[in-house]
Amino acid sequence: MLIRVDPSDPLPLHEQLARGIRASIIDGRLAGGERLPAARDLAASVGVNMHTVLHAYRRLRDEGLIELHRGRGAVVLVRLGGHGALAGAIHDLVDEAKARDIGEPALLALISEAYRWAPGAPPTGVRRPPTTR
Amino acid sequence: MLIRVDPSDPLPLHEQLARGIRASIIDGRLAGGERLPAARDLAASVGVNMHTVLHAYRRLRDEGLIELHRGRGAVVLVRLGGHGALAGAIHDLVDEAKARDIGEPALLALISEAYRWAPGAPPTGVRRPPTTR
DNA sequence: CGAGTTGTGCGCATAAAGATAGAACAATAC
DNA sequence: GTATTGTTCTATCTTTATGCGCACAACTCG
Repeated sequence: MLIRVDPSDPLPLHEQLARGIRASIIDGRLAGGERLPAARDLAASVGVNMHTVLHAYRRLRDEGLIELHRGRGAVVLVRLGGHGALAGAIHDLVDEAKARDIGEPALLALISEAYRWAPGAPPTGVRRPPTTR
Repeated sequence: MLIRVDPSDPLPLHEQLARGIRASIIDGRLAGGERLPAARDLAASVGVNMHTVLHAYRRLRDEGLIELHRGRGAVVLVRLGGHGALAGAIHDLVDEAKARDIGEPALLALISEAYRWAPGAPPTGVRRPPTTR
């Protein structure tokens, strides 16, 4: 868990934290079942407030990447065939977008648009398994 | 150009405008080369400030969807084989994500992450053709 | 050219978000 | 039981975002 944050970065601290952890989870540096450091600890080691870390944790929970429990801490979810299966498709799409010189904000906007049109599961908001709260 | 905005919507007005126009461009209701209404006009017809409309226009320009020039107005870019070709891939990805019960914020986060890793064109920021400024 | 059009820049007021702090609390693990 | 750890609540402060009004500069077109 080597994470650094840059207060001068326009990106919010909690988002920087979330990114770092998210990246570690996706590429496997953090295995499923593994436990993240306690919010207080990570906060102290990184030099931010505990609430800021918890903000990031909560975000990752809402994204379905980790589990969060009182007294138990934050644990990386296993998600068999979950994000892993999507990774390929995402990678291809990003390559395609870059080849066409489409910037990140544009791509995100297009996808966000597509998400709103397409029929399917969550019409709005985020899905939180009842066991998580 | 039938666009409505809802001030009670938590989404910023300029974002609501950008979405409406973006959607029209992507699905072809607004053809390449077509000109958008002058910011003042659209602002008046929708009931917001001119700057709010221009904010949306500027965003769409940064996304590479339109061109913006003083005295000339906002014109939809043609982008042959541009976004159109991506549409399929995006649609598939969104379907896949919804099937796996992955919410929009989570999907966007994953893609944003992938964008940062992958090698390719714009490392950061946005691409603006010199002719546009 | 000259008048009309249209986006741009500057400044300002208010709202929202970000970050921190402290305290008390409720599950959980040992 | 005790220590741990996320949760909830209140509060304060700073920064950023949002939206607006006015004057300006570049462009178009007759």
